Amino acid sequence: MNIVFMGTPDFAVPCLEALIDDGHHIQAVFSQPDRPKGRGYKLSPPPVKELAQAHEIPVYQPTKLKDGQVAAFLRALAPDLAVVVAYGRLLPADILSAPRLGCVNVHASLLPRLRGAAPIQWSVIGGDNVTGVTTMYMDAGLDTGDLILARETPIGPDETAGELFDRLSALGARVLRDTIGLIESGTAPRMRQDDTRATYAPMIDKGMAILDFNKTPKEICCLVRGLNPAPMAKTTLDGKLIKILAAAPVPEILGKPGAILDTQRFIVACKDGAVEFLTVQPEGKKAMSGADFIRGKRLQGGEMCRAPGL
RNA sequence: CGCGGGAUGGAGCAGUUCGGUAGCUCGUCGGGCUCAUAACCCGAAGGUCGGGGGUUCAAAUCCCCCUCCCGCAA
Repeated sequence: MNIVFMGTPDFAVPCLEALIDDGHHIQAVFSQPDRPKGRGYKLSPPPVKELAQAHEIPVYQPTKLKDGQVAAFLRALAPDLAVVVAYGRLLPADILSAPRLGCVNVHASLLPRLRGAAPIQWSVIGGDNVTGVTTMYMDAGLDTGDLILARETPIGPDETAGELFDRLSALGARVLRDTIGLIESGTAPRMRQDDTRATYAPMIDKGMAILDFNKTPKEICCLVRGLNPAPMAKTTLDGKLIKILAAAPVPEILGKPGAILDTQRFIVACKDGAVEFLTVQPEGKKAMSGADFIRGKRLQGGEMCRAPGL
């Protein structure tokens, strides 16, 4: 088929690879514009763009989608289908209607649950046991299109959002491949979403990464897993920022929320128990074990972890 | 030149302001205690203080240059 692919980050890369491997003609790839990243402000291309360029596929990175130019360009290309995976923008109706067979989207949740930008992180933060990947025909809403295929996968008890991200990315490519097979044969199902069961997974903002020790051990540990590897759950000790890479619940130990309860291990009291920070990264340092961190701190007793500014 | 932190025995840190025998909490090894132990007691090994140059009687510490690591911001 003649396909236009729209996607930006790593998550979308296996999907594009699958389409290329299957011999589809990728007429064009759309990605978000290059953005400055990292120390030193280096401009870096999105992963999907790099893959496309490696295959000598033309790449477009428009800033505006609503002025009709992109839609006109697509109508001129006359693709059979557009595949959209984590492109990062809502598409206006004139673009959605440009491909002959419409626009297919790959979404990293079991829709209608977890519509929105960060379904993987929210599935882990929420303590879900299962998630999955869904394909749909896009409409003008946010992940509200008619469903085509879905596939489930369990979430491991210690699985981080990053690990789940990798698995769902690979699973997404397989579901996309199956979906396109059904579309090509004209047998793709089309099921309306049950909006009454919808939940939302908005973008992760920095504020929610600050740990609140008035939450339970389980809630805190799920947040730590769900925000790993980015942006990472954070707290501060003695005014210094600490990223928490891994944590485990310690339900039997009690104390004032935020208080450090041990001198050999990094155990912090919270609501209804405590959490042990297994792996941490202080600002300016590499990641280290919580025990190493606490040892180096030479605590006097009574130190508290708290939100920045308190 | 976006802002900032860091490099000290195997790990995490102190010591640098006001140069003068390199220290702490662990780990490792040996011994002891114990029914036993990741617990406790005693002892030991292990560091050209990131690299180069300079000042000095003397530099982890002061001056100059370099390399590497990381946090913020985007």
